[in-house]
This record gives sequence, structure tokens and C-alpha cells, in this order.
Amino acid sequence: MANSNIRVRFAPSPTGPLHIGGARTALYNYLFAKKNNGKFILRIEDTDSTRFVDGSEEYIYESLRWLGLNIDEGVLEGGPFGPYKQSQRKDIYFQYVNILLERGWAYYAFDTNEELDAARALYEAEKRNFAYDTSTRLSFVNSLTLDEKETQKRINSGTPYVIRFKMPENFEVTASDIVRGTVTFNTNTLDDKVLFKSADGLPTYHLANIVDDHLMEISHVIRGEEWLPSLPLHVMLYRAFGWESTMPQFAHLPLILKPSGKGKLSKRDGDREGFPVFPLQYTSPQGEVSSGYRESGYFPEAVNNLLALLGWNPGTEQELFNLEELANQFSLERVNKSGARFDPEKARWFNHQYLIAKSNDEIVLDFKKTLKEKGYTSTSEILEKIIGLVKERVNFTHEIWDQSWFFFEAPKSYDNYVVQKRWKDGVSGFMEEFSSVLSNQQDWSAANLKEKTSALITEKNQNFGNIMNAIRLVIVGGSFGPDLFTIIETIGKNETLKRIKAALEILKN
RNA sequence: GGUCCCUUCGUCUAGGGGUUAGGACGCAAGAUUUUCAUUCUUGAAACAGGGGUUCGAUUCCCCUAGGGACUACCA
Repeated sequence: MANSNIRVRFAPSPTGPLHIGGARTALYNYLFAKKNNGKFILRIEDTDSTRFVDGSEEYIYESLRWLGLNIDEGVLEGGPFGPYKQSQRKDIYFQYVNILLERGWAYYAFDTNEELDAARALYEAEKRNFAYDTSTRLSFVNSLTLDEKETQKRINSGTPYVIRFKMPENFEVTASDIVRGTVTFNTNTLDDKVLFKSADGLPTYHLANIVDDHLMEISHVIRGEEWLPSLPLHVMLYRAFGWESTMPQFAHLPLILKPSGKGKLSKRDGDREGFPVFPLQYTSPQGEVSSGYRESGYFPEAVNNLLALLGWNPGTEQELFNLEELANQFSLERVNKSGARFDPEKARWFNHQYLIAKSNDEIVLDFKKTLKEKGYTSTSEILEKIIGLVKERVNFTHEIWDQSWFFFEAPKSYDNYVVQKRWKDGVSGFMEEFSSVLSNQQDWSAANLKEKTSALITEKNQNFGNIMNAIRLVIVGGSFGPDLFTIIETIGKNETLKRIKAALEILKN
């Protein structure tokens, strides 16, 4: 049994950015490999030259690197089973499709697109289902209906042809899937899939995939559920090649569905509902920009964590895992069968968890960048203090500014509701007293400041809550923010007195 | 339309022939806090429907309904 030698592959097509569904597939493959001391292989499936998008491969690599999913064998890494890019394996596929032809498992078909379209239209008009299959193949122009000489003549004269798989008639193919159990199909419902295209002389996914998985000694195929319908074809291909005894095991992952409404998660949903569907920001060759998790401020650990739990769980109540814990606990048997709706809210919550778990000095560098954009600088010491004060209130590093700007600049306006509620008779007078008390303080610690302020409130027979809120209004412009005296301590005496003066000018009546 | 897959709180899920059906996100209330947030406590919230099998079904089987994927010389 190939069990002792776990080899899995992630096999994306370079047709654009990697979708988070793809990222999750990569993650599960990686996790499964790590768990079993196996190899994680990256194979680029670029057999559709028409859909190739420049830069996709780099994007895929950068995404996996960002997520920390290390590749053991691949296009860049090399390895004993290369090349790992299908466009470089043309000769191999050609050689193998010939085996199928020789054994009668495949045949040449000369039908043009126009002829096929016409046939489809005809069936549709009669409300019948069209398929190029066991029931119709004899009505088309192919090596089954032409005699050998005519077939050869056409091939030699350069007539375009495809090679189709000759699906056997009426029997049950059963395939087993690790997450779904046994799946059965009748071959009559399957069509004669094109194995080799005429347009570019390249194999289709089905052929290339089976040949490569076999040659690369892949032990487990872990891929999205959208591939489940082609599983019987793939099983039949393994049989046709005589590779059934070493056929990999299959695991079809549930789809990631859009947060609301119907269907699987798409690029549009992210744009509409304000969350990324791509790991990294992506700019299409047409210049269209799509947001990425990285650029939106997500930590890669958080993305791995949330993706891991979208379709899998360990059966315990643990929700926070690092990559290593994930790898230790992961199993294909505990992957869910049903599609999982993506929850942007919970995604943010995951990031929040990772943010608060980080030490302040891990965040400070990032915060400095935001600060620089705003035109401020400060020492790491002060910044770390501020981060510690506000990080529990935010989900992303870039939101720290929204909760801490008043450490750097005075309020530009005062919340009217709070003014109405707190700036009562006597408050202006109190503030003037307060200001002079503050200016006399040698000890500018939050503790001392608090003590002196409390004493003044008592002395002046003022309402404690009211005054405290009024001071807060003066300092930050509203009713929010962390401990008031810590803010005052941090911004310093000069700034505090300035803010009181400014507030008095505007609010004094 | 056809084929296949799926179905536990709004969402992610645990569970599994006899349970007060558990957790998390979100939501609500209360407590703490000089504010807001955090935190803590509490609450509302689910086995799609119908038939079987069984002493007993949310759990097993069947049907229906709903959802999803696929149905290209795309992957």
C-alpha cells in the first residue's frame, strides 16, 4: 500500500488569482502532508493556453509563501518527478494517449465545432439532452464510424481532430471518496470526454491529471467538490491504463459558499459585501484591482485558522490553532460533507484573536507605518503603550489609529450630544480651576493626576461622573477611549492644558 | 432538463438510537468600567417535511422538498 509514502499535490491553473477556496484546498493538502510526514507538491496545470493569465503563477507562489505553506516539490523547487508544469510535459501525454488509442479506450473524432453546435441545437429543440456518448458516438465523424484507411488519411492530411475517451456501455462505476464514502455512477450517464484537444495539441485536464498523478506517485487527491462529477471518468482512466491498483485515494472538499444568497463564493461577493476573496491583492491585466487578505490587514495565521475551520473541525471545542497544531490534528475523515457559507464577521473575529495574542512590540512596526502616513512619529515605548491600551478594541492593526488618534492630535470638534449632556452650568468654571491645578503638578503620573482631580471635584462639590465625562470631552472630543488619566499622562502637560484652553474657547457660554 | 453530492440555532459546527441537543461568531439583557470598548454572567436561537425500522429516532432506511456542483476541444 502506498500509505507509507504520502504524496499530495495542489494543482492550480494559472488563469488568475488564487481564490480562498483554492487556498483552503492548498492548506488541506499541506496539512495532510505534514500530518503524515508526506510531500506537498505544487503542479501548475496550464493546459489551457487560451485562459493563461500572465503573473498568475507568481501570484500563486506568493500566496502560498505568505500563508507559510511550504512546497516540497514544484516548478521552482524542482524534485525527482519533474517537470511540474504541464505545458512542459506534452510529449508524456502524447505517449500515454497513444496507449489508450492502441488499447481501444480512445478514438479520433473529426467533428467540427459547428457540427457539434448544430447537434446540440437540434437536441435542445427536441428537449432532449445532448451528449457525445455511447448512444450518439456512432452518428458522428470519428475513427469508430470511418474505416481505418479514411481515418489515417484524414490524420495525415492534417484534418483537425480530437481524441476522445471511449466510455464503456452501461455498467456501474463505483468510486470511493474519503469524505463521502462510496459514489456510484452508471457509465451511460457519462460522455466521451475529449482527452486531447485539436486547438493547441495539448491534453485536457482529465488526461494530464491522471497521467501526472500516476507518474508523480500521488497517494491522495484532495480537491474541491466541483470535481466529483468527473471522478468516475478518472477512475475509468486509471482502469484503462491498468493503474487501478496504485490509484490515489480521493477526497472531495465541500465548497465555500457565499455569505448570503445562493451559490459558491465568487469575486463579486467580496466586492459587494466588503471582504476579500483572494489571499493577496490582485490587479488584473486589465487593471482591475481586487482586495486581498494580506492588504486588508489579516494575519496569515488567522487566514489559515479560519480557512481550516471552514469545512473541518477536530471535534473538540478548540477554535484557535497555529499551523503546527492544525497539521497535528488534521484528518480527512473529519472533513465535512456539506458546503460552508463564508462568514466575514467571524473572519474578523479570528483576526482579532491573533491581534490580541500578539505582543505590543510585534505590532509596533506596523503601527509606525500608519502613523507615518498621518504625519506623526513617536518612540517605540510610547507606541507600545498605546497599542496595549487599544488593541483589544480593534480587529486589525490599521484600525488602531481610529482608536488612538487623540494621543497625537487634539480633537477638531466636540460631540454635540456629549456637550449637551455634560457641559452644564459650572463646568466652564471648573475647567479653569482644573487647568490651574494641572499646571502646578510636578508629578505627571496618571495616579497622581487622578487623585488631584478627584480631590478637586469633591472640593468644588461637583458631580463626579459629569466632570469626568466633560474632561474626556475636552481631551478626545467625545465619549470614548481608554482610561482618561492614562491619555492625559501620555499626551503630557502642555498638550493637556492646550486642549482645555481650546475647549473653553469654544464651549464656554 | 440530466447526473451526482448535501441538509443540526441566522452563520460555522459538536453530537449521535434514550442528551436539559453542546461550543463559537453574531444578536439581546445584566454586571464591571468616570465614557466607549474590553471582560464576565445570562438569554433568545436548530435536528427541513413525510413515511418506515425500533420499546424508543434528531441519529438508521426510503420518499418529498430545498440547496449545491457538474453538464466545453476550462480547469
